[in-house]
Amino acid sequence: MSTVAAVPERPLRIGEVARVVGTTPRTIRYYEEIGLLSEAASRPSGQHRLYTEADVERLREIVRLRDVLGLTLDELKELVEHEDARAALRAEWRRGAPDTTRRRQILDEALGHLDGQLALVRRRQRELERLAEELSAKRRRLRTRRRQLADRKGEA
Amino acid sequence: MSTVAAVPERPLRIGEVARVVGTTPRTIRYYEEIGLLSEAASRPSGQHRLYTEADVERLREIVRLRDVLGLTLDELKELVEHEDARAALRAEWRRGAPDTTRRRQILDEALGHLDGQLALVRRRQRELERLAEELSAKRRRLRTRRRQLADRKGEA
DNA sequence: CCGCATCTTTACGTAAACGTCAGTTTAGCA
DNA sequence: TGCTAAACTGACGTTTACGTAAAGATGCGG
Repeated sequence: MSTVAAVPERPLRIGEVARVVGTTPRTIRYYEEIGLLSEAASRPSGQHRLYTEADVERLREIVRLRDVLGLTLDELKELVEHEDARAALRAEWRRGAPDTTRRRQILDEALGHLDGQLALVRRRQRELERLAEELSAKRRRLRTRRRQLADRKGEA
Repeated sequence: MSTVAAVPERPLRIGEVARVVGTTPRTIRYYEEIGLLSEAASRPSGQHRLYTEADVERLREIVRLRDVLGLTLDELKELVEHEDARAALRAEWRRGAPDTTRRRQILDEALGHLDGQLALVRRRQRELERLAEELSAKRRRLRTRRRQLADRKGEA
Protein backbone atom coordinates (compact mmCIF):
# COMPACT_ATOMS: atom_id res chain seq x y z
CA MET A 1 0.00 0.00 0.00
CA SER A 2 3.02 2.32 0.45
CA THR A 3 4.93 3.46 -2.60
CA VAL A 4 8.41 3.64 -1.14
CA ALA A 5 9.00 6.70 -3.30
CA ALA A 6 12.76 6.18 -3.46
CA VAL A 7 13.27 4.19 -6.69
CA PRO A 8 14.09 6.76 -9.38
CA GLU A 9 12.31 4.88 -12.18
CA ARG A 10 15.35 3.70 -14.07
CA PRO A 11 14.47 2.94 -17.71
CA LEU A 12 15.01 -0.67 -18.75
CA ARG A 13 16.38 -2.13 -21.93
CA ILE A 14 14.60 -4.77 -23.94
CA GLY A 15 16.45 -7.73 -22.46
CA GLU A 16 15.67 -6.82 -18.88
CA VAL A 17 12.05 -6.15 -19.74
CA ALA A 18 11.83 -9.54 -21.39
CA ARG A 19 13.19 -11.22 -18.28
CA VAL A 20 10.90 -9.51 -15.80
CA VAL A 21 7.73 -10.21 -17.77
CA GLY A 22 8.82 -13.69 -18.79
CA THR A 23 9.11 -13.35 -22.54
CA THR A 24 11.79 -12.68 -25.18
CA PRO A 25 13.19 -9.56 -26.84
CA ARG A 26 12.01 -10.82 -30.18
CA THR A 27 8.43 -11.01 -28.94
CA ILE A 28 8.59 -7.44 -27.66
CA ARG A 29 9.94 -6.16 -30.95
CA TYR A 30 7.29 -8.14 -32.77
CA TYR A 31 4.55 -6.58 -30.67
CA GLU A 32 5.91 -3.18 -31.50
CA GLU A 33 6.11 -4.15 -35.16
CA ILE A 34 2.41 -5.03 -35.36
CA GLY A 35 1.39 -1.94 -33.45
CA LEU A 36 0.69 -3.45 -30.07
CA LEU A 37 3.48 -1.45 -28.41
CA SER A 38 3.92 1.82 -30.24
CA GLU A 39 5.39 3.57 -27.22
CA ALA A 40 9.12 3.25 -27.84
CA ALA A 41 8.78 4.86 -31.28
CA SER A 42 10.13 8.21 -30.09
CA ARG A 43 13.60 6.82 -30.44
CA PRO A 44 16.20 7.73 -33.08
CA SER A 45 16.12 4.51 -35.11
CA GLY A 46 19.28 2.55 -34.51
CA GLN A 47 19.47 3.30 -30.83
CA HIS A 48 18.44 0.96 -28.04
CA ARG A 49 14.83 0.86 -26.95
CA LEU A 50 14.15 2.10 -23.43
CA TYR A 51 11.11 1.23 -21.38
CA THR A 52 9.54 2.91 -18.37
CA GLU A 53 7.90 1.00 -15.56
CA ALA A 54 4.53 1.93 -17.08
CA ASP A 55 5.56 0.30 -20.36
CA VAL A 56 6.51 -2.83 -18.50
CA GLU A 57 3.18 -2.87 -16.69
CA ARG A 58 1.38 -2.54 -19.96
CA LEU A 59 3.27 -5.40 -21.55
CA ARG A 60 2.60 -7.53 -18.51
CA GLU A 61 -1.09 -6.89 -18.90
CA ILE A 62 -0.99 -7.81 -22.57
CA VAL A 63 0.77 -11.08 -21.84
CA ARG A 64 -1.77 -11.87 -19.17
CA LEU A 65 -4.72 -11.27 -21.44
CA ARG A 66 -3.04 -13.38 -24.07
CA ASP A 67 -2.39 -16.30 -21.73
CA VAL A 68 -5.37 -16.20 -19.40
CA LEU A 69 -8.11 -15.18 -21.80
CA GLY A 70 -6.48 -16.67 -24.87
CA LEU A 71 -6.96 -13.53 -26.94
CA THR A 72 -5.27 -13.30 -30.32
CA LEU A 73 -2.85 -10.48 -30.99
CA ASP A 74 -5.41 -8.91 -33.30
CA GLU A 75 -8.00 -8.86 -30.55
CA LEU A 76 -5.44 -7.45 -28.16
CA LYS A 77 -4.59 -4.76 -30.66
CA GLU A 78 -8.20 -3.68 -30.88
CA LEU A 79 -8.41 -3.64 -27.13
CA VAL A 80 -5.24 -1.62 -26.79
CA GLU A 81 -6.44 0.86 -29.37
CA HIS A 82 -9.55 1.39 -27.31
CA GLU A 83 -7.40 1.97 -24.25
CA ASP A 84 -5.37 4.46 -26.23
CA ALA A 85 -8.51 6.25 -27.25
CA ARG A 86 -9.46 6.46 -23.60
CA ALA A 87 -6.03 7.81 -22.72
CA ALA A 88 -6.36 10.45 -25.41
CA LEU A 89 -9.72 11.47 -24.00
CA ARG A 90 -8.23 11.71 -20.52
CA ALA A 91 -5.53 13.98 -21.90
CA GLU A 92 -8.12 16.18 -23.53
CA TRP A 93 -9.85 16.09 -20.18
CA ARG A 94 -6.92 17.40 -18.22
CA ARG A 95 -5.84 20.03 -20.69
CA GLY A 96 -9.07 21.57 -21.86
CA ALA A 97 -11.45 20.74 -19.04
CA PRO A 98 -14.44 20.34 -21.37
CA ASP A 99 -18.06 20.89 -20.42
CA THR A 100 -19.89 18.54 -18.12
CA THR A 101 -21.92 16.85 -20.84
CA ARG A 102 -18.73 15.92 -22.70
CA ARG A 103 -17.19 14.59 -19.50
CA ARG A 104 -20.09 12.30 -18.81
CA GLN A 105 -19.91 11.13 -22.39
CA ILE A 106 -16.22 10.27 -22.01
CA LEU A 107 -16.69 8.43 -18.74
CA ASP A 108 -19.63 6.47 -20.08
CA GLU A 109 -17.63 5.31 -23.04
CA ALA A 110 -14.80 4.22 -20.79
CA LEU A 111 -17.26 2.33 -18.63
CA GLY A 112 -18.58 0.65 -21.73
CA HIS A 113 -15.18 -0.68 -22.66
CA LEU A 114 -14.53 -1.96 -19.18
CA ASP A 115 -17.90 -3.67 -19.11
CA GLY A 116 -17.04 -5.34 -22.37
CA GLN A 117 -13.84 -6.77 -20.97
CA LEU A 118 -15.57 -7.82 -17.78
CA ALA A 119 -18.27 -9.60 -19.76
CA LEU A 120 -15.57 -11.56 -21.57
CA VAL A 121 -13.93 -12.52 -18.29
CA ARG A 122 -17.24 -13.54 -16.74
CA ARG A 123 -18.05 -15.78 -19.68
CA ARG A 124 -14.75 -17.56 -19.37
CA GLN A 125 -15.32 -17.90 -15.66
CA ARG A 126 -18.68 -19.57 -16.21
CA GLU A 127 -17.19 -21.96 -18.76
CA LEU A 128 -14.41 -22.88 -16.39
CA GLU A 129 -16.89 -23.31 -13.56
CA ARG A 130 -18.92 -25.79 -15.58
CA LEU A 131 -15.79 -27.68 -16.48
CA ALA A 132 -14.68 -27.77 -12.85
CA GLU A 133 -18.04 -29.09 -11.72
CA GLU A 134 -18.03 -31.87 -14.28
CA LEU A 135 -14.54 -32.93 -13.31
CA SER A 136 -15.44 -32.81 -9.63
CA ALA A 137 -18.48 -34.99 -10.23
CA LYS A 138 -16.32 -37.58 -11.96
CA ARG A 139 -13.89 -37.40 -9.08
CA ARG A 140 -16.60 -37.94 -6.49
CA ARG A 141 -17.82 -41.03 -8.29
CA LEU A 142 -14.35 -42.49 -8.34
CA ARG A 143 -13.76 -41.72 -4.66
CA THR A 144 -16.99 -43.43 -3.75
CA ARG A 145 -15.93 -46.56 -5.56
CA ARG A 146 -12.53 -46.50 -3.94
CA ARG A 147 -14.09 -46.21 -0.50
CA GLN A 148 -16.40 -49.15 -1.15
CA LEU A 149 -13.33 -51.10 -2.09
CA ALA A 150 -11.62 -50.19 1.16
CA ASP A 151 -14.69 -51.26 3.17
CA ARG A 152 -14.84 -54.62 1.47
CA LYS A 153 -11.20 -55.10 2.28
CA GLY A 154 -12.07 -54.56 5.94
CA GLU A 155 -14.69 -57.30 5.75
CA ALA A 156 -12.22 -59.84 4.46
CA MET B 1 -32.69 -36.27 -15.52
CA SER B 2 -34.76 -38.72 -17.60
CA THR B 3 -33.13 -40.47 -20.52
CA VAL B 4 -36.09 -40.79 -22.85
CA ALA B 5 -34.71 -44.14 -23.99
CA ALA B 6 -36.40 -43.95 -27.38
CA VAL B 7 -33.74 -42.47 -29.70
CA PRO B 8 -32.08 -45.44 -31.45
CA GLU B 9 -28.62 -43.87 -31.55
CA ARG B 10 -28.38 -43.17 -35.26
CA PRO B 11 -24.74 -42.87 -36.35
CA LEU B 12 -23.79 -39.49 -37.81
CA ARG B 13 -21.61 -38.58 -40.72
CA ILE B 14 -18.74 -36.17 -40.50
CA GLY B 15 -20.64 -33.15 -41.78
CA GLU B 16 -23.44 -33.47 -39.25
CA VAL B 17 -20.96 -34.02 -36.45
CA ALA B 18 -19.11 -30.90 -37.50
CA ARG B 19 -22.31 -28.87 -37.38
CA VAL B 20 -23.44 -30.04 -33.97
CA VAL B 21 -20.11 -29.43 -32.27
CA GLY B 22 -19.43 -26.23 -34.16
CA THR B 23 -16.38 -27.13 -36.19
CA THR B 24 -15.52 -28.36 -39.70
CA PRO B 25 -15.07 -31.77 -41.32
CA ARG B 26 -11.48 -30.94 -42.10
CA THR B 27 -10.76 -30.32 -38.42
CA ILE B 28 -12.28 -33.66 -37.48
CA ARG B 29 -10.22 -35.49 -40.09
CA TYR B 30 -7.15 -33.62 -38.90
CA TYR B 31 -7.75 -34.68 -35.33
CA GLU B 32 -8.02 -38.26 -36.46
CA GLU B 33 -4.87 -37.83 -38.53
CA ILE B 34 -2.78 -36.77 -35.55
CA GLY B 35 -4.21 -39.47 -33.34
CA LEU B 36 -6.65 -37.44 -31.28
CA LEU B 37 -9.64 -39.36 -32.65
CA SER B 38 -8.57 -42.87 -33.48
CA GLU B 39 -12.04 -44.30 -33.02
CA ALA B 40 -13.34 -44.32 -36.58
CA ALA B 41 -10.35 -46.33 -37.76
CA SER B 42 -12.35 -49.57 -37.94
CA ARG B 43 -13.65 -48.45 -41.30
CA PRO B 44 -12.71 -49.86 -44.72
CA SER B 45 -10.65 -46.93 -46.04
CA GLY B 46 -12.55 -45.11 -48.71
CA GLN B 47 -15.89 -45.37 -46.99
CA HIS B 48 -17.63 -42.65 -45.04
CA ARG B 49 -16.76 -42.16 -41.40
CA LEU B 50 -19.58 -42.84 -38.96
CA TYR B 51 -19.75 -41.47 -35.45
CA THR B 52 -21.71 -42.60 -32.42
CA GLU B 53 -23.15 -40.22 -29.87
CA ALA B 54 -20.25 -41.11 -27.59
CA ASP B 55 -17.78 -40.05 -30.28
CA VAL B 56 -19.59 -36.75 -30.61
CA GLU B 57 -19.48 -36.23 -26.87
CA ARG B 58 -15.79 -36.92 -26.85
CA LEU B 59 -15.09 -34.45 -29.62
CA ARG B 60 -17.19 -31.86 -27.86
CA GLU B 61 -15.06 -32.29 -24.75
CA ILE B 62 -11.86 -31.94 -26.75
CA VAL B 63 -13.07 -28.73 -28.36
CA ARG B 64 -14.04 -27.38 -24.97
CA LEU B 65 -10.68 -28.10 -23.43
CA ARG B 66 -9.04 -26.53 -26.45
CA ASP B 67 -11.11 -23.36 -26.25
CA VAL B 68 -11.65 -22.89 -22.53
CA LEU B 69 -8.31 -24.07 -21.20
CA GLY B 70 -6.34 -23.19 -24.29
CA LEU B 71 -4.62 -26.56 -24.45
CA THR B 72 -2.56 -27.42 -27.50
CA LEU B 73 -3.47 -30.47 -29.55
CA ASP B 74 -0.35 -32.17 -28.26
CA GLU B 75 -1.43 -31.65 -24.68
CA LEU B 76 -4.90 -32.86 -25.56
CA LYS B 77 -3.43 -35.92 -27.16
CA GLU B 78 -1.54 -36.80 -24.01
CA LEU B 79 -4.67 -36.27 -22.00
CA VAL B 80 -6.74 -38.44 -24.30
CA GLU B 81 -4.14 -41.18 -24.18
CA HIS B 82 -4.40 -41.19 -20.42
CA GLU B 83 -8.16 -41.45 -20.72
CA ASP B 84 -7.71 -44.35 -23.10
CA ALA B 85 -5.39 -46.04 -20.65
CA ARG B 86 -8.06 -45.63 -18.01
CA ALA B 87 -10.67 -47.08 -20.32
CA ALA B 88 -8.43 -50.06 -20.98
CA LEU B 89 -8.05 -50.61 -17.28
CA ARG B 90 -11.78 -50.44 -16.80
CA ALA B 91 -12.17 -53.08 -19.49
CA GLU B 92 -9.64 -55.30 -17.76
CA TRP B 93 -11.58 -54.58 -14.61
CA ARG B 94 -14.87 -55.83 -15.97
CA ARG B 95 -13.50 -58.88 -17.73
CA GLY B 96 -10.99 -60.23 -15.29
CA ALA B 97 -12.11 -58.78 -11.98
CA PRO B 98 -8.57 -58.47 -10.63
CA ASP B 99 -7.55 -58.61 -7.00
CA THR B 100 -8.37 -55.80 -4.61
CA THR B 101 -4.88 -54.37 -4.47
CA ARG B 102 -4.83 -53.99 -8.24
CA ARG B 103 -8.24 -52.38 -8.15
CA ARG B 104 -7.14 -49.76 -5.68
CA GLN B 105 -4.09 -49.14 -7.78
CA ILE B 106 -6.20 -48.54 -10.87
CA LEU B 107 -8.60 -46.23 -9.10
CA ASP B 108 -5.81 -44.24 -7.54
CA GLU B 109 -4.18 -43.66 -10.87
CA ALA B 110 -7.44 -42.47 -12.34
CA LEU B 111 -7.89 -40.13 -9.40
CA GLY B 112 -4.43 -38.78 -10.03
CA HIS B 113 -5.25 -37.86 -13.59
CA LEU B 114 -8.45 -36.15 -12.58
CA ASP B 115 -6.67 -34.22 -9.86
CA GLY B 116 -4.15 -33.04 -12.41
CA GLN B 117 -6.86 -31.69 -14.68
CA LEU B 118 -8.65 -30.10 -11.77
CA ALA B 119 -5.47 -28.39 -10.62
CA LEU B 120 -5.10 -26.89 -14.08
CA VAL B 121 -8.66 -25.64 -14.03
CA ARG B 122 -8.29 -24.19 -10.56
CA ARG B 123 -5.19 -22.28 -11.56
CA ARG B 124 -6.94 -20.76 -14.52
CA GLN B 125 -9.84 -19.87 -12.27
CA ARG B 126 -7.57 -18.03 -9.86
CA GLU B 127 -5.92 -16.13 -12.68
CA LEU B 128 -9.28 -15.14 -14.06
CA GLU B 129 -10.45 -14.12 -10.62
CA ARG B 130 -7.52 -11.78 -10.16
CA LEU B 131 -8.15 -10.29 -13.57
CA ALA B 132 -11.82 -9.79 -12.80
CA GLU B 133 -11.02 -8.08 -9.52
CA GLU B 134 -8.63 -5.67 -11.15
CA LEU B 135 -11.11 -4.77 -13.83
CA SER B 136 -13.83 -4.32 -11.25
CA ALA B 137 -11.63 -2.00 -9.22
CA LYS B 138 -11.01 0.15 -12.27
CA ARG B 139 -14.71 0.18 -12.94
CA ARG B 140 -15.55 1.29 -9.41
CA ARG B 141 -13.15 4.19 -9.67
CA LEU B 142 -14.73 5.33 -12.89
CA ARG B 143 -18.25 5.03 -11.48
CA THR B 144 -17.26 7.13 -8.50
CA ARG B 145 -15.99 9.87 -10.75
CA ARG B 146 -19.09 9.77 -12.85
CA ARG B 147 -21.26 10.10 -9.77
CA GLN B 148 -19.31 13.10 -8.53
CA LEU B 149 -19.91 14.62 -11.91
CA ALA B 150 -23.63 14.06 -11.65
CA ASP B 151 -23.68 15.67 -8.17
CA ARG B 152 -21.87 18.74 -9.36
CA LYS B 153 -24.35 19.01 -12.17
CA GLY B 154 -27.10 19.12 -9.59
CA GLU B 155 -25.35 22.00 -7.79
CA ALA B 156 -25.24 24.10 -10.95
C1' DC C 1 40.05 4.15 -26.03
C1' DC C 2 38.89 -0.74 -26.01
C1' DG C 3 36.51 -4.87 -25.24
C1' DC C 4 32.45 -7.25 -24.43
C1' DA C 5 27.67 -7.88 -23.67
C1' DT C 6 23.66 -6.39 -25.46
C1' DC C 7 21.19 -4.19 -28.88
C1' DT C 8 20.02 -2.88 -33.92
C1' DT C 9 17.78 -4.10 -38.58
C1' DT C 10 16.84 -7.34 -42.23
C1' DA C 11 15.39 -11.44 -43.70
C1' DC C 12 14.50 -15.99 -44.05
C1' DG C 13 12.72 -20.22 -41.29
C1' DT C 14 9.30 -22.85 -38.60
C1' DA C 15 5.59 -25.21 -35.92
C1' DA C 16 0.75 -25.49 -35.15
C1' DA C 17 -3.72 -25.81 -36.87
C1' DC C 18 -6.16 -25.99 -40.05
C1' DG C 19 -8.08 -24.10 -45.30
C1' DT C 20 -8.55 -25.16 -49.98
C1' DC C 21 -8.43 -27.18 -54.23
C1' DA C 22 -8.69 -31.47 -57.42
C1' DG C 23 -10.10 -35.60 -58.88
C1' DT C 24 -12.65 -39.58 -57.40
C1' DT C 25 -16.07 -42.41 -54.74
C1' DT C 26 -20.00 -43.41 -51.91
C1' DA C 27 -24.71 -43.36 -50.38
C1' DG C 28 -29.50 -42.18 -50.25
C1' DC C 29 -33.33 -41.58 -53.28
C1' DA C 30 -36.59 -40.82 -57.35
C1' DT D 1 -30.34 -47.20 -62.44
C1' DG D 2 -28.94 -42.81 -62.71
C1' DC D 3 -28.39 -38.00 -60.07
C1' DT D 4 -26.76 -35.28 -56.76
C1' DA D 5 -25.14 -34.08 -52.24
C1' DA D 6 -21.80 -35.17 -49.38
C1' DA D 7 -17.53 -37.71 -48.29
C1' DC D 8 -12.83 -39.57 -49.53
C1' DT D 9 -7.79 -39.05 -50.20
C1' DG D 10 -3.82 -36.62 -51.30
C1' DA D 11 -1.35 -32.48 -51.61
C1' DC D 12 -0.21 -27.93 -51.46
C1' DG D 13 -1.43 -23.19 -49.35
C1' DT D 14 -2.19 -19.96 -45.40
C1' DT D 15 -2.15 -17.55 -41.02
C1' DT D 16 -0.42 -16.70 -36.51
C1' DA D 17 3.26 -15.93 -33.56
C1' DC D 18 7.15 -15.90 -33.10
C1' DG D 19 12.63 -18.29 -33.73
C1' DT D 20 17.03 -17.75 -35.65
C1' DA D 21 21.01 -16.27 -38.10
C1' DA D 22 23.91 -12.52 -40.07
C1' DA D 23 26.30 -8.29 -40.01
C1' DG D 24 26.87 -4.36 -37.90
C1' DA D 25 26.06 -0.50 -34.07
C1' DT D 26 25.79 0.99 -29.08
C1' DG D 27 27.10 1.68 -24.48
C1' DC D 28 29.34 1.09 -20.32
C1' DG D 29 33.23 -0.70 -17.11
C1' DG D 30 38.04 -0.61 -16.84
